Parts: sequence; structure tokens; C-alpha cells
Amino acid sequence: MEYNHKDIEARWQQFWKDSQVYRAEIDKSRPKFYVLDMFPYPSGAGLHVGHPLGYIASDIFARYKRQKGFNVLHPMGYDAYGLPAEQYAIQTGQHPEVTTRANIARYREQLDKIGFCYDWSREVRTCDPGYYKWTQWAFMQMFNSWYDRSQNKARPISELEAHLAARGTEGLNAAQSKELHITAAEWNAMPEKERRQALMNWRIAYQGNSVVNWCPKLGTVLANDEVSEGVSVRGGYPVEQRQMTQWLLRVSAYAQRLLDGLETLEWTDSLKETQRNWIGRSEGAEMRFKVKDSDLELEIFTTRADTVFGVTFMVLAPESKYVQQLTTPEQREAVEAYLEQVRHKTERERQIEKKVSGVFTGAYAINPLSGKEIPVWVSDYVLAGYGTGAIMAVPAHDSRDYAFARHFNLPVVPLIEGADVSEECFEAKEGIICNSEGPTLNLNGLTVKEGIARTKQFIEEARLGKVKVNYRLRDAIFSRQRYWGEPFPVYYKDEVPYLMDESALPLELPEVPSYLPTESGEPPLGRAQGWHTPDGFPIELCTMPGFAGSSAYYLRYMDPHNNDALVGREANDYWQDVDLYIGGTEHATGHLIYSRFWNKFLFDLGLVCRDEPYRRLVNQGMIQGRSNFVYRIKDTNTFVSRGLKDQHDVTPIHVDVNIVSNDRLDLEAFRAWRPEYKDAEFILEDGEYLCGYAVEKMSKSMFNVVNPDDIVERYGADTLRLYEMFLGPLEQSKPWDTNGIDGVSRFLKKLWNYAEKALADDPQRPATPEELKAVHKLIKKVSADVENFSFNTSVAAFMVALGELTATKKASRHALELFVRVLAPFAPHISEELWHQLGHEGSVVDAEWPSWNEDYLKESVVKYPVSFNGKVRFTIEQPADAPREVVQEAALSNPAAAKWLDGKEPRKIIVVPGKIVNVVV
RNA sequence: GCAGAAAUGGUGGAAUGGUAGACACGACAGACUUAAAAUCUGUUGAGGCGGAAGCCUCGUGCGGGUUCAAGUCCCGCUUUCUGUACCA
Repeated sequence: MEYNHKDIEARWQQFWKDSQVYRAEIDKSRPKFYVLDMFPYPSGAGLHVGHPLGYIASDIFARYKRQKGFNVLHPMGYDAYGLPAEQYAIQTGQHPEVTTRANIARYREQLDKIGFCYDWSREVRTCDPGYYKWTQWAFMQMFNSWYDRSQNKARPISELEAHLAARGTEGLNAAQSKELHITAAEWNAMPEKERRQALMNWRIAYQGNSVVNWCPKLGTVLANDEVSEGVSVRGGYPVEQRQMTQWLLRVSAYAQRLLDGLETLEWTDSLKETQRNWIGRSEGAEMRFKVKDSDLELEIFTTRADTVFGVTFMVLAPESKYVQQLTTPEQREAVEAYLEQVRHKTERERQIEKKVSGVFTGAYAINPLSGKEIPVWVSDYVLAGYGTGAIMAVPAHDSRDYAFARHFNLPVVPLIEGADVSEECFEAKEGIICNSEGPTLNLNGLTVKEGIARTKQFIEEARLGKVKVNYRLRDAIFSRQRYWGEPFPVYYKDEVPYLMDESALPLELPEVPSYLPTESGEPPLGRAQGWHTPDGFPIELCTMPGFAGSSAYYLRYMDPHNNDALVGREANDYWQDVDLYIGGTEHATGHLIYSRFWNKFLFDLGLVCRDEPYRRLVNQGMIQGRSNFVYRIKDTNTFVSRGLKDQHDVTPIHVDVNIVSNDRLDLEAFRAWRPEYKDAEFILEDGEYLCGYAVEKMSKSMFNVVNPDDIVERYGADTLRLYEMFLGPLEQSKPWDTNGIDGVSRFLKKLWNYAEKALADDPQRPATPEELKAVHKLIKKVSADVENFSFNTSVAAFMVALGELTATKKASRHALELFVRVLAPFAPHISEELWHQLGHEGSVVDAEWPSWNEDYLKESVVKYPVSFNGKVRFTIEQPADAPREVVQEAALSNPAAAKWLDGKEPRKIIVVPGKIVNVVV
């Protein structure tokens, strides 16, 4: 019988479905193992061959763990809220839910064909009311919580109110938007509205007026991780800075814990490093500069406290509140003009130009250490959102300050001995300090490091400021002026936000007649009929961002049908956390930060049992496309083969990779591809047309998209799975090239032939030593490889082992059975088929993972024999703990060594303490 | 600029400090076939010696170093990819 993948795969996929073998239930008699894929956003284009890479890897691991005796949870779902569906809805008027549903159906169909062992009974969709009820619920908990820095955890807002009523802000150590001083008496006298406004200063989900990334084209604000190089990640539209009232999550309160938690995780160093950079911890000092002839003080943050004597001017961010307060009447016109100019620049323009610009406010500050007067300027190179929005400028030792000083002709005072600042600044944080003596402090002669410590100490003693740790990580902007997202369970009374009652959850997304903003510029929900509470109070018009739904989905999989809790206690206690998480690095600064934050918050409230959600994380690489080109001779319809193209003036044109095989163009298919190529002429080499190629992103416009359905149809799911793993290391980016797939396809056919022989063998005949050696070597190799995610070498090991087995000319059922057990995670369909042909009931997913026996693997001890210049040199492995003489004696008396010694005395013996003896004969 | 990863045949890629190039593709040659496809066998890093079995030299981006032994470890470069950036 021929190997018929279609027949085998259809049959066993049906069997798995009918017998529900992948269903996971709590079973306290077995250890749990939770394998999770980052769930996909179901786009309209469907899956291409690059998408399943990570899913195949996690599927292999999940099956392997199950065979090792673990109770495996391996779920899948959809991140269903998102911009593309909404944009499509705006264009077509079709409800995003309709397109999302259709896309999900298509995804499911494609996924099913590959034979994954997902427990689909646990599927979640972020746009399901039964799911987003818990997203809304989590938001409510955050609204009702504040972060206590003393206890380092989130606490109920009622406890904060009690504190304020009893002692005001005294003794309060909380994460907050700004420093407030309120006495108990003041608090108790406050009307309800004012109290609620004040509490926003501490809530973990709070409303704040801050500078945000506004994308006019998308008509919404965006979080920092949704903006890259000044344009939106989705769509690539320009983004500008705007001051707006928004919902935010106080992620910054968790900055230190998010940093510390990384130490406990088995993630790659590069990913941890990316998160560390994003969190951006910097230690420094916050200090105040008095403003001349004024009661005002400017607060700044610096990491270089040692350079205060070199501060020759100060700079405010254009958005800083100090700007209005400080600007003198003479300078007001110039400052206003500058602010206007800055406002009109988009973020992208600001970044690309990098032109030095700024304006003098007319005010002077006093350098607290030197006592000198220094001018205060405004410039857009200072960011409003970081630190205090004001800086002390040290032009001699900071390149931005240096450029600014040179442009506006401000003084530059070097502070490090020997530093030449006539051409450029000296940025290195080393050297001996000079020019740093004032009435109260002298730093001359100290190193930079000593200088920083000394100054920090002085600042605290002299009450000029305090030592402070700053983080780059900002609070996450949580409102989106869009339709297709979770509605906020919030209404407004007296213009102050109130939470709805929990019984109102889920607050379902209403229908709207159009998905565009309203005429008055309100979000699309402004068009919804009856979008108010029964009492007539208006409901929030913004919806939540994409990361809201994906932040706790891993918890929901543990207990997806629970209507009373996000996750039940019993389910959470059993499944605990994700043991293995697989997905792309693109989520490093978005989802993976927010999700960790969200989980830590729930942990603080005692709702989940683990502080970190994803213990081990593996990033699969991107699969790129491999595009093919034909070369058209200019102004003709003649195409010249790759090798001859330099002799002509040609234009390369992308050609569909599906009509090219091994870079050879199918001429007839090409003529039929497009009407304009119907009469194409070709200049061939050796009778063939060779196409050029390039590695590019896989996309429709490059005609290099390969669809997994086509591969499954032609070669089978097992072949697809093996080939995706065989392509190269999982973590590495690599181009897809269908050409190599014949190799694994042949392997499965050979296996099928071998199995036919083995199945016909006498069941009583024991396996030969050669067979046992081949199979046990395989088990050992694959066991180690799977643990290390080295799936490509596993696939190679299968090929080698099969080659060795066929070379023995024997084929026993015993060898086949062991082979099938280790192959099962990689190629489940053919393994299931052979497992049953071997006479087993049940599924191969429950076949025990075999162990190997070292006795079958023993080899000669003589290794690496080399001969050179008439000498022979070989190495003998010996036990590590024996003394040199013993090792040498044992090595020379070894029978295998005798062959190489050939009766002669060795000329030189090198004993390497530990394990190796080199003998030169 | 900063951070991380990487560089090995025509191609994708293997190598706990121990015979570099496993495995696969492609290519070449052969078998089967009227022929093609499929399948099978052999060769395939470069250069050289030999009738042959076989043997020698050189070879893992570049330059140094450690070691009996380096693709692997250390120092200094070059290039590529990824992330990030007026973060004071």
C-alpha cells in the first residue's frame, strides 16, 4: 500500500475529534503542564506558512509532555478586537463582528488541517461578552485600587479613603500622579465631586490629563508601544503630541517589580534586556533650582549630580506648566510663537529634523551650588513626559545640551580634567573632576563616581532635593476613540466618572449606524442609541485598547466557562501559571509588559496564586518569504534568464512563486498568469528560464505567499510539520523555501515502506543489536533535543535512524513501536496510524515516552585517531577522577589502543587531567 | 548612539573545547524506463598526489591570544539582522 496522507490524516483527525482525546480536566493525581501559544489576531488574509511555526513547536512540546505523563493544558483562542476589522467596517459598512467571525472560521479550518492537539472546548474570543465581562471587571478592580509603596502592593481604595479621613496625606506612601498635600480636616470637608477628583491621583485605573500620542488619521490615541519612529505601528500614519483627558493604567507603580520579576523567569536574555530597557530604570537625584526674583522653584532630575557646577542654563519642555509662569512680558511674544511652531510639528517631524530650536523665557534661575545666575530656555528636545519636564543643562558633558549651547552661544564649562570641549562634548562618565568648587561644596579631585555620591549626599543634607529612581516606563493610556473594543463600565454624573454596578456586566457593545467619529468629533459610540444608564447618565464613549483583552486570557483558559469569576480558585490552584509560552518578540514591550502588570495586580488582590504569568518563554523567528523575479528587457515583452540578464537593460518583476520550481519558471503557467504575458518571449539558458530570488517579507504584493493548505493538500500535515521544524532553529528568522520539502516527504514514504515490512515481521522475533542501537540512539537524541527546542536536529535524527534501520535489512515490530512513540509529537497522523496497526487501542498521545538503554550505545574508547608525518596520534577517554599514572596505564593497556600502538613504544604521552590521553606514536 | 543576536560549502543548516560540514535541498553520474515522472545507487568544501585502496595541504567574516587541541573560550575589529532612542 502506498502512503496516502489524505486518507490517514482525515481519518485520525476525525478520531481525535470524536474521542475528545485533547480535552484537559483537572486531575490532581498527575502533575500539570501548561503550554500556551500567543493567540492570533484573525486577519482577513488567513494564515500563511509562517504563522503555524510556533504553534507546531508548542504542539510538539505539549504532546511530548503528555507522553511523559503530564496533564497538559494546551488551549487556543482569538485576539478578536482590533483596528483592521474596524477600518474594514468603515469602508464597507459591514459590522466588524461579521468579518471577525468569518476570519475566525477560516483560521480554525486552516489550523484543524495541521493536526494540533488543542482543547477547543476552552476556546476564548476577546470580543465575546462572556469573555470581556472579565476584562471590564478587572478594570473595575483597578479603578477601586491604589498602590501602597510601603507594602509594595495594590490595596482597596476604601483603605486609602480611610487613611485620608484619619490623617490626610500624611504618612501616605503611594504611587501617584502628583504630590498632593491634604489634611484630614480638608479631606473631610471636601464635597463628593472634589474627593473623587482627588482620588484619581492614586487609582490604578485613573483618568488623567496628559500628553498623549494622537493619531489624526486613525482618530485615536495610541500607547507608546503602538508608536514607532513617530508613526503608528498599524498603518504607519503620523502621530502628534496632544494634551488630552484619558483613562490610564498606573503601570509605572509596578516598574520595579516588573524589573525584579525578570530575574525569576526562563526567558531569553535578549527579551529580558528589551524589557529592562523599556522599563528604563535610572538612579539619580531630583533637585530644585530657585528662580531669581520669584518664589518659584524649578524641579529637575539628573543622573549626573556631579555636574551641577557646569550647569550654564536650564531648559523646559514646551508643554511644561513652568513656561507660562516664568516667561517675562518682554519674551512672551517670542515664546508664544515658538510654542505655536512646536505644536504644529508632528512627532515624526520632530524626530527627523533634529534641528536645534528653542527660545529664551527671559527668566533666570540660581545654581544652588555655585550661586550663579543661569538663563531658563524652552526647547522641544526636552520631553514633558519624562522626569519633571525640565532639565539642568550641562553642555560640556551632554551632547544635546552641547548642540543647544553652541547654537545659541551659551557658555560651556568643562568639569573633567583634560577634557577638550572646543569641538565636541565629553560624555564619558569617568575622569577627575575640576572647576567644581562653590561656597558650600568642593568636588575637585574626586572621580565622577565619587562626585555623584558626594553631591547626592549634599543635596539631601542641604534639603535641595532628594535621591530618586526614575523609570522610563509610563502609565499605559487605556482609552481608544474607537468602536471595536470593550466598552468601559463607567458613567458620568456631574462630569465625574462613576463605576457601574458589577451586576451590569458584561456591558455589551451597542450597535452603531456608522463606525466613524460623530460630527462633533466624539468616538463612534457617540452614535449609539440609548447609550446611558437607566437613570439617564451618559456612558463613557471610548473603548479599551487591544492589549486589554489579551492581558489575562491565559487565566481564562484555566476556567473558561466560569460565570462567577475570571478564574475559579480550584482551577487556578491546579493550573497555576503558564509553563511554556511561545510567540514572537514583537510583543516584548507591549503585551508581555501589560500582561505581567495585570497579573501582578490580580496577585496583589489575592485573586491569582502566581506573581509571574509566564515561567518559560520561547520566541519563534519570523518566516520570511522567498520571492522570485523575472527580468523583462526594457520596452519589450521579452524575458531573459537570470544568468544572461546583465547583457540587457532589464527590469526585475516579481513573479508568483507558485509557478516557479527550484528557480525554474514554468513558461506556460507564466503566459497564463497575466493577460499581458500571453505572448511573452523568453531568452533561455540551457533550455531553461532561471528566475532571480530575494528574501523579503511574506506578502501578497511580492507574490511570495505560501499557503499551508496547499502544502497540506499536496504533501500532508505531517510533512508540513516536520519541514517547518527542519527549516532551522526555531528562534531564528529564516526564509520559507518549498523546494526542500521533498526531503521530509521522502522520509515519511520510506518510513511507511519500512513499517510495512516491520508489521509483517514475526512478532516473536526480538530486535537485533543493530536495530536496538539505532532506535535507542534516536530516543536519547530526541529526548534531549525536545527539551532544548532543537527540533531541526531531531528531524535529522529521525532520518538517520531510519537509514540505519533499513540498512540492517531487518525490520522488527519492536523497533517500529519505539520509533513511532518518539515520532508521535512531530508527525502525529502517521504515528497514530502505525500505532493502531501495531495493535494498540487508544491514541498514541497517551503512549508512554520511551527511555533509552545506554548498554545498547557503547562504542570503542579510541577516538580521533590522526596520523601525520608518519606519526599516529589518538585519544583515549578515561574516567575523570583517576590519578594520572593510572589513567596512562589504563589507556595504553586498552585493547583498542594496541591496534594503534602496533607494538611500538609511544613517543609522547599527554595526559590531560580530567579525561583525555593523547598518545603520539 | 545604545542594547541584543548572528557570520560555517551552490542553498537551508549540524557540531557537551576533541575526526568541521550531520541531515536535507540542489547539481553531476549511473540503474530502471521507448520516454518522462517517480524510485533507487554513487559523487559533491577548495587544491594536490596516486593505477587503485588511499594519502597530503588549506579551509568556519578579519587580526591577535589562551590550550596538547578553538567554528566553539578571551581581547580588538568588520559586516548583517532585530529591538530602542532627544529618557537628562
